[in-house]
Amino acid sequence: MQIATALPGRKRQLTKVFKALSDGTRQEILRLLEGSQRTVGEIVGNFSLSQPTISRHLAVLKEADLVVDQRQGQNVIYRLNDETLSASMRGFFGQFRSCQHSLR
Amino acid sequence: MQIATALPGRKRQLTKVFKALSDGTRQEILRLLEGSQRTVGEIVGNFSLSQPTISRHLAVLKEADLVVDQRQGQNVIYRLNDETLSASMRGFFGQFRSCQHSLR
DNA sequence: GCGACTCATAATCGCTAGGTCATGGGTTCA
DNA sequence: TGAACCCATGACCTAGCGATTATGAGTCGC
Repeated sequence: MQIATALPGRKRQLTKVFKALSDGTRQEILRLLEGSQRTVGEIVGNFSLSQPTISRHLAVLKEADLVVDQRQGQNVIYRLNDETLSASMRGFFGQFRSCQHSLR
Repeated sequence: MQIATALPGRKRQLTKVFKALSDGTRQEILRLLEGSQRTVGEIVGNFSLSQPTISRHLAVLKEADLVVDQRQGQNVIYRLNDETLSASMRGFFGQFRSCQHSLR
């Protein structure tokens, strides 16, 4: 049932999310995906970074559960995981009174 | 007045905030300070880390403008900077439709 | 099956981050 | 003034991060 590790697990997940968000390139990728889902190639085209570098960044975002990937033929399509985004926001910032005012 | 660098500055500031939040110890420190302001010594007492290490973490949080310090006699008191916390939350997560529902 | 295309992974490198101990600077009090 | 206290900073070490090039693994069309 995973009760004992439930809370620490939540914390670790939050830390993973913030680590993922702590890089400017990954923030940009999320913004890009907010527009619409995109293939890896399309994402690479928006940066002056190599394809493997972007691939690593995508792996970090995926590990944090911030994005979801889906193979479609030759391509791999990435899209936002809306659930994790809003859950992380509420989960962390909801702990602070000053933020609760801005949350519903 | 810092207008020209306002937007890139905002992004850099957000990245600094998330870098600060990407460490479990610093997250804990913020939670502690949400309870109430505390001296460095009191904060150190809540962790099994050396005083210099905590001092460094506090410096990172201060550099991100997430906390404010104030000398009081021998002690230095740290407290949350509520403004930065909520502004960062709104500034970043407000970019995503899935989060706008949770924001007011 | 073979080449071409798309993406992920391995190996490597330089830099940053987080930890330590030792020390310095500011403040209080006798 | 000087001892004691509180905190920050310097010097150092190790581990992890972000970047690269080179290569491997799926998938499609011929």
